[in-house]
Amino acid sequence: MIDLERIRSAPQEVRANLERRGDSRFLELFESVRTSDETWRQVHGEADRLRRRRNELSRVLAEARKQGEAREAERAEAAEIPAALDTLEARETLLQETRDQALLRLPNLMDPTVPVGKDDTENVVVSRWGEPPARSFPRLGHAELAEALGGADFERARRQSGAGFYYLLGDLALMDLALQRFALDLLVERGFVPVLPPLALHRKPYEGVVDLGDFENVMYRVEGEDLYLIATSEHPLVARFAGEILEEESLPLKFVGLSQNFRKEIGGHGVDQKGTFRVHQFSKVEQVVFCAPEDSPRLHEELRANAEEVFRRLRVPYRVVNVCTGDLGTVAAKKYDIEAYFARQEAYREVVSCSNCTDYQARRLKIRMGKAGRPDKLVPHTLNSTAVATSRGLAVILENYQQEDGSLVVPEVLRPYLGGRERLGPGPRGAV
RNA sequence: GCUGAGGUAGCCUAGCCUGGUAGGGCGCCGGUCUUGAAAACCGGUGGCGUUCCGCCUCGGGAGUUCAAAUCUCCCCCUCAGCGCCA
Repeated sequence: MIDLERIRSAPQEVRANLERRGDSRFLELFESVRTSDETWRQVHGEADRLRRRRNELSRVLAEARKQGEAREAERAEAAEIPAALDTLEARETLLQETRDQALLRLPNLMDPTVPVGKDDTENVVVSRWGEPPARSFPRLGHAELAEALGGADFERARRQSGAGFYYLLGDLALMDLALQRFALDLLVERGFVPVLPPLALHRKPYEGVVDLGDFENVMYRVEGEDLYLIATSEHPLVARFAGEILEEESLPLKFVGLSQNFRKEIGGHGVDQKGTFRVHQFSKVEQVVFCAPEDSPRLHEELRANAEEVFRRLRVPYRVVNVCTGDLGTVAAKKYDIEAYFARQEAYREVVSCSNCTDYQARRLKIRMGKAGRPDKLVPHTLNSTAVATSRGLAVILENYQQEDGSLVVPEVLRPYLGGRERLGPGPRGAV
Protein backbone atom coordinates (compact mmCIF):
# COMPACT_ATOMS: atom_id res chain seq x y z
CA MET A 1 0.00 0.00 0.00
CA ILE A 2 1.02 3.59 -0.54
CA ASP A 3 2.74 5.34 2.34
CA LEU A 4 0.06 7.47 4.05
CA GLU A 5 2.75 9.96 4.98
CA ARG A 6 3.44 10.49 1.30
CA ILE A 7 -0.24 11.10 0.57
CA ARG A 8 -0.29 13.73 3.31
CA SER A 9 2.93 15.49 2.38
CA ALA A 10 2.73 15.31 -1.43
CA PRO A 11 -0.92 14.70 -2.35
CA GLN A 12 -0.67 16.27 -5.80
CA GLU A 13 2.28 14.10 -6.75
CA VAL A 14 0.48 10.93 -5.65
CA ARG A 15 -2.70 11.99 -7.42
CA ALA A 16 -0.85 12.67 -10.66
CA ASN A 17 0.74 9.23 -10.49
CA LEU A 18 -2.64 7.55 -9.99
CA GLU A 19 -4.10 9.57 -12.86
CA ARG A 20 -1.64 7.88 -15.24
CA ARG A 21 -3.48 4.60 -14.70
CA GLY A 22 -6.46 6.10 -16.47
CA ASP A 23 -9.06 4.72 -14.08
CA SER A 24 -11.23 7.29 -12.28
CA ARG A 25 -12.13 4.83 -9.50
CA PHE A 26 -8.61 5.16 -8.14
CA LEU A 27 -8.99 8.95 -7.93
CA GLU A 28 -12.25 8.53 -6.01
CA LEU A 29 -10.51 6.16 -3.60
CA PHE A 30 -7.69 8.64 -3.25
CA GLU A 31 -10.06 11.46 -2.32
CA SER A 32 -11.79 9.14 0.14
CA VAL A 33 -8.45 8.47 1.80
CA ARG A 34 -7.69 12.18 2.05
CA THR A 35 -11.02 13.31 3.48
CA SER A 36 -11.40 10.46 5.95
CA ASP A 37 -7.80 10.91 7.07
CA GLU A 38 -8.27 14.61 7.68
CA THR A 39 -11.44 14.08 9.70
CA TRP A 40 -9.84 11.18 11.53
CA ARG A 41 -6.98 13.38 12.64
CA GLN A 42 -9.41 15.95 14.07
CA VAL A 43 -11.46 13.37 15.92
CA HIS A 44 -8.34 11.58 17.08
CA GLY A 45 -7.08 14.85 18.58
CA GLU A 46 -10.36 15.46 20.38
CA ALA A 47 -10.38 11.96 21.82
CA ASP A 48 -6.76 12.39 22.87
CA ARG A 49 -7.60 15.52 24.83
CA LEU A 50 -10.48 13.79 26.55
CA ARG A 51 -8.32 10.81 27.49
CA ARG A 52 -5.75 13.20 28.84
CA ARG A 53 -8.37 14.80 31.11
CA ARG A 54 -9.49 11.36 32.26
CA ASN A 55 -5.93 10.45 33.18
CA GLU A 56 -5.53 13.71 35.12
CA LEU A 57 -8.72 13.09 37.09
CA SER A 58 -7.74 9.51 37.66
CA ARG A 59 -4.52 10.63 39.30
CA VAL A 60 -6.36 13.16 41.46
CA LEU A 61 -8.88 10.54 42.60
CA ALA A 62 -6.20 7.96 43.35
CA GLU A 63 -4.39 10.52 45.49
CA ALA A 64 -7.64 11.56 47.18
CA ARG A 65 -8.42 7.98 48.09
CA LYS A 66 -5.07 7.68 49.84
CA GLN A 67 -5.83 10.83 51.84
CA GLY A 68 -9.36 9.72 52.54
CA GLU A 69 -10.89 12.73 50.75
CA ALA A 70 -14.14 12.63 48.77
CA ARG A 71 -13.53 14.97 45.78
CA GLU A 72 -17.13 14.84 44.56
CA ALA A 73 -16.67 17.43 41.79
CA GLU A 74 -13.82 15.53 40.16
CA ARG A 75 -15.60 12.22 40.56
CA ALA A 76 -18.69 13.64 38.86
CA GLU A 77 -16.64 15.04 35.97
CA ALA A 78 -14.83 11.73 35.54
CA ALA A 79 -18.11 9.87 35.44
CA GLU A 80 -19.17 11.94 32.40
CA ILE A 81 -16.14 10.97 30.36
CA PRO A 82 -16.71 7.33 29.33
CA ALA A 83 -19.92 8.05 27.42
CA ALA A 84 -18.42 11.03 25.60
CA LEU A 85 -15.32 9.04 24.83
CA ASP A 86 -17.35 6.12 23.49
CA THR A 87 -18.96 8.39 20.93
CA LEU A 88 -15.65 9.88 19.85
CA GLU A 89 -13.87 6.56 19.71
CA ALA A 90 -16.62 5.02 17.62
CA ARG A 91 -16.21 7.83 15.09
CA GLU A 92 -12.46 7.51 15.27
CA THR A 93 -12.57 3.80 14.52
CA LEU A 94 -15.06 4.20 11.70
CA LEU A 95 -13.02 6.93 10.02
CA GLN A 96 -9.84 4.94 10.36
CA GLU A 97 -11.46 1.87 8.83
CA THR A 98 -12.84 3.89 5.95
CA ARG A 99 -9.44 5.40 5.34
CA ASP A 100 -7.52 2.14 5.60
CA GLN A 101 -9.89 0.17 3.40
CA ALA A 102 -9.61 2.78 0.67
CA LEU A 103 -5.86 2.87 1.15
CA LEU A 104 -5.67 -0.90 0.80
CA ARG A 105 -7.47 -0.68 -2.54
CA LEU A 106 -5.18 1.93 -4.02
CA PRO A 107 -2.63 0.46 -6.44
CA ASN A 108 1.10 1.01 -6.14
CA LEU A 109 2.66 4.21 -7.42
CA MET A 110 4.20 3.62 -10.82
CA ASP A 111 7.81 4.11 -11.73
CA PRO A 112 8.31 7.10 -14.06
CA THR A 113 9.80 4.80 -16.71
CA VAL A 114 6.53 2.89 -17.14
CA PRO A 115 5.28 3.73 -20.66
CA VAL A 116 1.77 5.16 -21.06
CA GLY A 117 -0.61 2.81 -22.84
CA LYS A 118 -4.15 1.48 -22.71
CA ASP A 119 -3.53 -2.29 -22.66
CA ASP A 120 -1.03 -5.05 -23.48
CA THR A 121 -0.92 -4.04 -27.14
CA GLU A 122 0.92 -0.90 -26.07
CA ASN A 123 3.67 -2.54 -24.04
CA VAL A 124 7.07 -1.37 -25.28
CA VAL A 125 9.63 -3.86 -26.58
CA VAL A 126 12.95 -3.07 -24.94
CA SER A 127 15.13 -5.93 -26.18
CA ARG A 128 15.19 -9.09 -28.29
CA TRP A 129 17.29 -12.23 -28.31
CA GLY A 130 17.52 -15.06 -30.85
CA GLU A 131 16.07 -15.59 -34.31
CA PRO A 132 12.66 -17.15 -34.91
CA PRO A 133 13.27 -20.47 -36.72
CA ALA A 134 12.51 -20.77 -40.45
CA ARG A 135 9.07 -22.11 -41.40
CA SER A 136 10.34 -25.43 -42.79
CA PHE A 137 7.45 -27.86 -42.09
CA PRO A 138 3.90 -27.70 -40.69
CA ARG A 139 4.21 -27.86 -36.92
CA LEU A 140 1.88 -29.49 -34.43
CA GLY A 141 0.44 -27.56 -31.55
CA HIS A 142 2.19 -28.35 -28.26
CA ALA A 143 -0.82 -30.30 -26.96
CA GLU A 144 -1.06 -32.49 -30.07
CA LEU A 145 2.62 -33.29 -29.98
CA ALA A 146 2.54 -34.01 -26.26
CA GLU A 147 -0.28 -36.49 -26.81
CA ALA A 148 1.38 -38.02 -29.86
CA LEU A 149 4.48 -38.62 -27.76
CA GLY A 150 2.34 -40.21 -25.08
CA GLY A 151 3.50 -37.51 -22.67
CA ALA A 152 0.19 -35.99 -21.69
CA ASP A 153 -3.41 -37.01 -21.06
CA PHE A 154 -5.73 -34.04 -21.34
CA GLU A 155 -8.93 -36.01 -22.00
CA ARG A 156 -9.09 -37.93 -18.76
CA ALA A 157 -7.82 -34.99 -16.73
CA ARG A 158 -10.71 -32.96 -18.08
CA ARG A 159 -13.14 -35.71 -17.09
CA GLN A 160 -11.81 -36.16 -13.57
CA SER A 161 -10.78 -32.59 -12.72
CA GLY A 162 -12.16 -30.34 -15.44
CA ALA A 163 -10.65 -28.23 -18.20
CA GLY A 164 -7.36 -26.65 -17.28
CA PHE A 165 -5.91 -29.72 -15.61
CA TYR A 166 -3.63 -32.34 -17.17
CA TYR A 167 -1.71 -35.53 -16.53
CA LEU A 168 1.93 -35.39 -17.56
CA LEU A 169 3.35 -38.81 -18.33
CA GLY A 170 6.64 -40.52 -18.91
CA ASP A 171 9.39 -38.45 -20.44
CA LEU A 172 7.35 -35.26 -20.46
CA ALA A 173 6.76 -35.65 -16.74
CA LEU A 174 10.52 -36.01 -16.39
CA MET A 175 11.10 -33.03 -18.66
CA ASP A 176 8.85 -30.91 -16.44
CA LEU A 177 11.03 -31.84 -13.49
CA ALA A 178 14.16 -31.27 -15.60
CA LEU A 179 13.07 -27.73 -16.40
CA GLN A 180 12.45 -27.02 -12.73
CA ARG A 181 15.77 -28.44 -11.68
CA PHE A 182 17.66 -26.66 -14.45
CA ALA A 183 16.25 -23.25 -13.47
CA LEU A 184 16.67 -23.96 -9.77
CA ASP A 185 20.31 -24.96 -10.19
CA LEU A 186 21.06 -21.83 -12.23
CA LEU A 187 19.70 -19.60 -9.46
CA VAL A 188 21.27 -21.51 -6.61
CA GLU A 189 24.55 -21.04 -8.44
CA ARG A 190 23.82 -17.30 -8.46
CA GLY A 191 23.33 -17.16 -4.70
CA PHE A 192 19.61 -17.70 -4.32
CA VAL A 193 18.40 -19.84 -1.40
CA PRO A 194 15.99 -22.55 -2.58
CA VAL A 195 12.64 -22.70 -0.78
CA LEU A 196 9.83 -25.26 -0.86
CA PRO A 197 6.99 -23.20 0.62
CA PRO A 198 3.60 -24.06 2.08
CA LEU A 199 1.08 -24.42 -0.75
CA ALA A 200 -1.73 -22.73 1.19
CA LEU A 201 -1.90 -19.51 3.18
CA HIS A 202 -4.29 -17.83 5.62
CA ARG A 203 -6.23 -14.89 4.25
CA LYS A 204 -4.55 -12.24 6.39
CA PRO A 205 -1.00 -12.72 5.11
CA TYR A 206 -2.37 -13.32 1.64
CA GLU A 207 -3.99 -9.87 1.63
CA GLY A 208 -0.52 -8.46 2.03
CA VAL A 209 0.77 -9.72 -1.29
CA VAL A 210 -2.06 -9.51 -3.83
CA ASP A 211 -4.79 -7.32 -5.22
CA LEU A 212 -7.90 -7.95 -3.11
CA GLY A 213 -9.86 -8.82 -6.27
CA ASP A 214 -7.66 -11.89 -6.68
CA PHE A 215 -9.51 -13.64 -3.86
CA GLU A 216 -12.55 -13.85 -6.13
CA ASN A 217 -10.86 -14.19 -9.51
CA VAL A 218 -7.70 -16.18 -8.98
CA MET A 219 -7.35 -18.11 -5.74
CA TYR A 220 -8.91 -21.42 -4.80
CA ARG A 221 -10.22 -21.48 -1.27
CA VAL A 222 -10.27 -24.60 0.86
CA GLU A 223 -13.86 -25.08 1.96
CA GLY A 224 -14.48 -24.59 5.65
CA GLU A 225 -10.90 -23.47 6.33
CA ASP A 226 -9.11 -20.15 6.36
CA LEU A 227 -6.78 -21.42 3.63
CA TYR A 228 -6.09 -20.36 0.06
CA LEU A 229 -4.07 -22.43 -2.39
CA ILE A 230 -1.12 -20.35 -3.55
CA ALA A 231 -1.15 -18.86 -7.04
CA THR A 232 2.65 -18.60 -7.03
CA SER A 233 5.43 -19.31 -4.54
CA GLU A 234 6.06 -15.55 -4.52
CA HIS A 235 3.13 -15.29 -2.12
CA PRO A 236 4.34 -17.55 0.71
CA LEU A 237 7.93 -16.41 0.17
CA VAL A 238 7.10 -12.72 0.58
CA ALA A 239 4.49 -13.23 3.32
CA ARG A 240 7.00 -15.30 5.26
CA PHE A 241 8.45 -12.26 7.02
CA ALA A 242 5.18 -10.48 7.83
CA GLY A 243 5.51 -8.33 10.95
CA GLU A 244 9.26 -8.81 11.14
CA ILE A 245 12.29 -6.58 11.05
CA LEU A 246 14.93 -7.62 8.52
CA GLU A 247 18.54 -7.07 9.58
CA GLU A 248 19.86 -4.30 7.39
CA GLU A 249 23.22 -6.00 6.89
CA SER A 250 21.55 -9.21 5.69
CA LEU A 251 19.99 -7.51 2.66
CA PRO A 252 19.46 -8.23 -0.13
CA LEU A 253 17.78 -11.55 0.67
CA LYS A 254 17.49 -13.71 -2.44
CA PHE A 255 15.24 -16.74 -2.61
CA VAL A 256 14.20 -19.12 -5.32
CA GLY A 257 10.81 -20.69 -4.67
CA LEU A 258 9.60 -23.89 -6.25
CA SER A 259 5.98 -24.88 -6.10
CA GLN A 260 2.82 -26.01 -7.74
CA ASN A 261 0.59 -23.02 -8.44
CA PHE A 262 -3.19 -22.96 -8.50
CA ARG A 263 -5.25 -20.40 -10.38
CA LYS A 264 -8.94 -20.20 -11.12
CA GLU A 265 -8.32 -17.83 -14.04
CA ILE A 266 -11.89 -16.56 -13.95
CA GLY A 267 -12.42 -14.00 -16.69
CA GLY A 268 -9.33 -15.17 -18.52
CA HIS A 269 -9.32 -16.61 -22.01
CA GLY A 270 -8.04 -19.94 -23.13
CA VAL A 271 -8.40 -22.17 -20.09
CA ASP A 272 -10.70 -24.34 -22.19
CA GLN A 273 -8.09 -24.70 -24.93
CA LYS A 274 -6.29 -27.97 -24.88
CA GLY A 275 -2.76 -27.89 -23.60
CA THR A 276 -0.69 -26.50 -20.77
CA PHE A 277 -0.42 -22.85 -21.79
CA ARG A 278 -3.17 -21.46 -19.58
CA VAL A 279 -4.15 -23.89 -16.85
CA HIS A 280 -5.41 -24.15 -13.28
CA GLN A 281 -2.29 -25.83 -11.99
CA PHE A 282 1.36 -25.64 -12.95
CA SER A 283 4.88 -25.75 -11.56
CA LYS A 284 6.99 -22.65 -11.37
CA VAL A 285 10.46 -21.65 -10.26
CA GLU A 286 10.27 -18.12 -8.92
CA GLN A 287 12.82 -15.54 -7.82
CA VAL A 288 11.99 -13.40 -4.78
CA VAL A 289 14.12 -10.61 -3.36
CA PHE A 290 13.97 -8.33 -0.30
CA CYS A 291 16.25 -5.32 -0.49
CA ALA A 292 16.93 -1.75 0.59
CA PRO A 293 14.82 0.81 -1.32
CA GLU A 294 17.77 2.28 -3.20
CA ASP A 295 18.82 -1.16 -4.52
CA SER A 296 15.54 -2.30 -6.05
CA PRO A 297 16.02 -0.87 -9.58
CA ARG A 298 19.38 -2.63 -9.85
CA LEU A 299 17.98 -5.91 -8.53
CA HIS A 300 15.00 -5.66 -10.87
CA GLU A 301 17.46 -5.70 -13.77
CA GLU A 302 19.31 -8.59 -12.14
CA LEU A 303 16.15 -10.71 -11.87
CA ARG A 304 15.34 -9.92 -15.48
CA ALA A 305 18.85 -10.94 -16.55
CA ASN A 306 18.50 -14.24 -14.67
CA ALA A 307 15.17 -14.99 -16.34
CA GLU A 308 16.62 -14.10 -19.74
CA GLU A 309 19.52 -16.45 -19.05
CA VAL A 310 17.08 -19.34 -18.55
CA PHE A 311 15.64 -18.86 -22.02
CA ARG A 312 18.99 -18.16 -23.63
CA ARG A 313 20.34 -21.45 -22.33
CA LEU A 314 17.20 -23.17 -23.55
CA ARG A 315 17.89 -21.44 -26.88
CA VAL A 316 14.36 -20.09 -27.14
CA PRO A 317 14.09 -16.72 -28.92
CA TYR A 318 12.37 -14.02 -26.91
CA ARG A 319 11.74 -10.34 -26.50
CA VAL A 320 11.40 -8.26 -23.36
CA VAL A 321 8.61 -5.72 -22.98
CA ASN A 322 8.23 -2.89 -20.50
CA VAL A 323 4.61 -3.30 -19.40
CA CYS A 324 2.60 -0.11 -19.94
CA THR A 325 0.40 1.83 -17.51
CA GLY A 326 -2.83 0.20 -18.71
CA ASP A 327 -1.51 -3.36 -18.34
CA LEU A 328 0.48 -3.04 -15.11
CA GLY A 329 -1.08 -4.81 -12.14
CA THR A 330 -2.02 -3.34 -8.79
CA VAL A 331 1.07 -4.40 -6.91
CA ALA A 332 3.98 -3.67 -9.25
CA ALA A 333 5.58 -0.26 -9.69
CA LYS A 334 7.30 -1.54 -12.82
CA LYS A 335 7.15 -4.81 -14.69
CA TYR A 336 8.99 -6.53 -17.49
CA ASP A 337 7.42 -9.43 -19.33
CA ILE A 338 9.54 -11.85 -21.29
CA GLU A 339 7.70 -13.15 -24.31
CA ALA A 340 9.07 -16.30 -25.90
CA TYR A 341 8.70 -17.04 -29.58
CA PHE A 342 6.32 -19.97 -30.15
CA ALA A 343 7.22 -21.49 -33.52
CA ARG A 344 3.84 -23.10 -34.22
CA GLN A 345 1.81 -20.02 -33.30
CA GLU A 346 4.49 -17.85 -34.94
CA ALA A 347 3.95 -15.38 -32.12
CA TYR A 348 5.56 -14.08 -28.96
CA ARG A 349 3.72 -15.21 -25.84
CA GLU A 350 4.33 -14.29 -22.20
CA VAL A 351 6.50 -16.74 -20.28
CA VAL A 352 8.01 -14.54 -17.56
CA SER A 353 6.73 -11.71 -15.43
CA CYS A 354 9.37 -9.70 -13.57
CA SER A 355 8.12 -7.09 -11.08
CA ASN A 356 9.53 -4.47 -8.78
CA CYS A 357 6.84 -4.11 -6.11
CA THR A 358 8.80 -1.40 -4.24
CA ASP A 359 7.45 -1.02 -0.67
CA TYR A 360 3.83 -1.92 -1.54
CA GLN A 361 3.78 -5.52 -0.29
CA ALA A 362 6.23 -4.91 2.54
CA ARG A 363 4.18 -2.06 3.98
CA ARG A 364 0.98 -4.12 3.86
CA LEU A 365 2.75 -6.98 5.60
CA LYS A 366 4.42 -4.66 8.12
CA ILE A 367 7.88 -5.82 7.13
CA ARG A 368 10.61 -3.37 8.09
CA MET A 369 14.35 -3.24 7.82
CA GLY A 370 16.98 -1.89 10.17
CA LYS A 371 18.18 -2.70 13.65
CA ALA A 372 15.78 -4.32 16.11
CA GLY A 373 14.95 -1.89 18.90
CA ARG A 374 16.06 1.18 16.98
CA PRO A 375 13.63 3.77 15.69
CA ASP A 376 15.22 4.53 12.30
CA LYS A 377 13.52 1.72 10.45
CA LEU A 378 12.65 1.75 6.73
CA VAL A 379 10.29 -0.36 4.67
CA PRO A 380 12.24 -2.68 2.36
CA HIS A 381 11.39 -3.32 -1.27
CA THR A 382 10.25 -6.68 -2.64
CA LEU A 383 10.75 -8.01 -6.15
CA ASN A 384 9.75 -11.16 -7.93
CA SER A 385 10.30 -12.78 -11.26
CA THR A 386 9.51 -16.04 -12.92
CA ALA A 387 12.55 -18.13 -13.72
CA VAL A 388 10.46 -20.69 -15.53
CA ALA A 389 6.86 -21.85 -15.41
CA THR A 390 6.90 -25.40 -16.72
CA SER A 391 3.44 -25.16 -18.24
CA ARG A 392 4.68 -22.56 -20.70
CA GLY A 393 8.27 -23.77 -20.76
CA LEU A 394 7.15 -27.20 -21.91
CA ALA A 395 4.78 -25.69 -24.43
CA VAL A 396 7.44 -23.57 -26.08
CA ILE A 397 9.91 -26.47 -26.14
CA LEU A 398 7.27 -28.71 -27.75
CA GLU A 399 6.59 -26.11 -30.42
CA ASN A 400 10.17 -25.10 -31.12
CA TYR A 401 12.11 -28.35 -30.71
CA GLN A 402 9.72 -30.61 -32.60
CA GLN A 403 11.07 -32.33 -35.73
CA GLU A 404 9.43 -33.09 -39.02
CA ASP A 405 9.37 -36.83 -38.17
CA GLY A 406 7.25 -36.19 -35.07
CA SER A 407 10.06 -36.53 -32.57
CA LEU A 408 11.17 -33.95 -30.02
CA VAL A 409 14.80 -32.94 -29.61
CA VAL A 410 15.70 -32.39 -25.96
CA PRO A 411 17.24 -28.94 -25.34
CA GLU A 412 20.90 -29.45 -24.62
CA VAL A 413 20.82 -27.92 -21.12
CA LEU A 414 18.08 -30.34 -20.05
CA ARG A 415 19.86 -33.52 -21.22
CA PRO A 416 21.86 -34.01 -18.02
CA TYR A 417 18.56 -34.13 -16.14
CA LEU A 418 17.12 -36.72 -18.56
CA GLY A 419 19.86 -39.30 -18.43
CA GLY A 420 21.56 -37.81 -21.47
CA ARG A 421 18.57 -38.36 -23.77
CA GLU A 422 18.85 -36.28 -26.94
CA ARG A 423 15.48 -37.04 -28.47
CA LEU A 424 12.01 -38.23 -27.41
CA GLY A 425 9.90 -40.41 -29.71
CA PRO A 426 8.69 -41.53 -32.10
CA GLY A 427 8.91 -45.29 -31.98
CA PRO A 428 10.02 -47.77 -29.34
CA ARG A 429 12.53 -45.40 -27.72
CA GLY A 430 9.69 -42.90 -27.53
CA ALA A 431 8.12 -41.36 -24.55
CA VAL A 432 5.76 -44.02 -23.23
C1' G B 1 -9.35 -34.03 18.69
C1' C B 2 -8.40 -34.20 24.40
C1' U B 3 -5.67 -32.30 28.69
C1' G B 4 -2.25 -28.93 30.75
C1' A B 5 0.96 -24.60 30.63
C1' G B 6 1.70 -20.13 28.36
C1' G B 7 1.26 -15.14 25.13
C1' U B 8 4.26 -8.33 28.59
C1' A B 9 8.49 -3.64 23.83
C1' G B 10 13.93 -6.65 18.96
C1' C B 11 14.72 -11.03 22.68
C1' C B 12 14.18 -12.89 27.94
C1' U B 13 11.62 -11.86 32.36
C1' A B 14 8.86 -9.35 36.93
C1' G B 15 4.15 -7.38 37.98
C1' C B 16 -1.70 -10.48 37.98
C1' C B 17 -3.80 -13.43 43.99
C1' U B 18 -4.86 -7.74 46.78
C1' G B 19 -7.11 -2.62 40.18
C1' G B 20 -4.15 3.40 40.63
C1' U B 21 2.12 6.38 35.68
C1' A B 22 4.65 -1.58 32.99
C1' G B 23 9.99 -2.67 36.58
C1' G B 24 14.51 -5.42 35.52
C1' G B 25 18.07 -8.10 32.30
C1' C B 26 20.17 -9.03 27.31
C1' G B 27 21.05 -6.99 22.61
C1' C B 28 21.53 -2.51 19.93
C1' C B 29 22.47 3.10 19.44
C1' G B 30 24.65 7.57 21.53
C1' G B 31 27.77 9.83 25.35
C1' U B 32 31.82 10.05 29.31
C1' C B 33 36.67 7.75 29.74
C1' U B 34 40.73 5.68 26.16
C1' U B 35 46.10 6.07 21.28
C1' G B 36 42.13 2.40 19.88
C1' A B 37 38.98 -1.18 22.03
C1' A B 38 36.94 -3.69 26.23
C1' A B 39 35.10 -2.83 31.08
C1' A B 40 32.57 0.70 34.03
C1' C B 41 29.10 4.64 34.35
C1' C B 42 25.10 7.89 32.10
C1' G B 43 21.16 8.42 28.54
C1' G B 44 18.22 6.27 24.68
C1' U B 45 15.72 1.99 22.55
C1' G B 46 7.27 0.32 20.05
C1' G B 47 2.85 3.00 17.50
C1' C B 48 -0.18 7.54 16.61
C1' G B 49 -1.18 12.79 16.66
C1' U B 50 -2.26 19.19 15.88
C1' U B 51 5.28 16.63 18.09
C1' C B 52 9.12 22.05 23.62
C1' C B 53 3.33 18.39 24.46
C1' G B 54 0.10 14.50 24.74
C1' C B 55 -2.38 9.91 23.59
C1' C B 56 -2.11 4.71 22.77
C1' U B 57 0.44 -0.21 23.34
C1' C B 58 0.78 -6.12 28.17
C1' G B 59 -2.28 -12.07 22.01
C1' G B 60 -7.61 -10.06 20.10
C1' G B 61 -12.55 -8.47 21.50
C1' A B 62 -16.48 -7.41 24.97
C1' G B 63 -17.88 -6.31 30.13
C1' U B 64 -17.39 -4.22 35.40
C1' U B 65 -15.05 0.55 37.21
C1' C B 66 -13.74 7.45 37.84
C1' A B 67 -9.57 4.00 36.60
C1' A B 68 -7.90 -2.81 33.98
C1' A B 69 -1.49 -6.11 32.27
C1' U B 70 -4.31 -6.99 36.99
C1' C B 71 -11.31 -8.75 37.98
C1' U B 72 -15.39 -11.37 34.58
C1' C B 73 -16.82 -13.53 29.78
C1' C B 74 -15.84 -14.97 24.62
C1' C B 75 -12.25 -15.88 20.87
C1' C B 76 -7.22 -16.59 18.64
C1' C B 77 -2.38 -18.40 18.70
C1' U B 78 2.07 -21.03 20.68
C1' C B 79 4.31 -24.95 23.43
C1' A B 80 4.17 -29.80 26.10
C1' G B 81 1.84 -34.56 26.84
C1' C B 82 -1.84 -37.96 24.86
C1' G B 83 -4.76 -39.63 20.49
C1' C B 84 -4.81 -40.04 15.08
C1' C B 85 -1.48 -40.15 10.99
C1' A B 86 2.33 -40.21 5.49
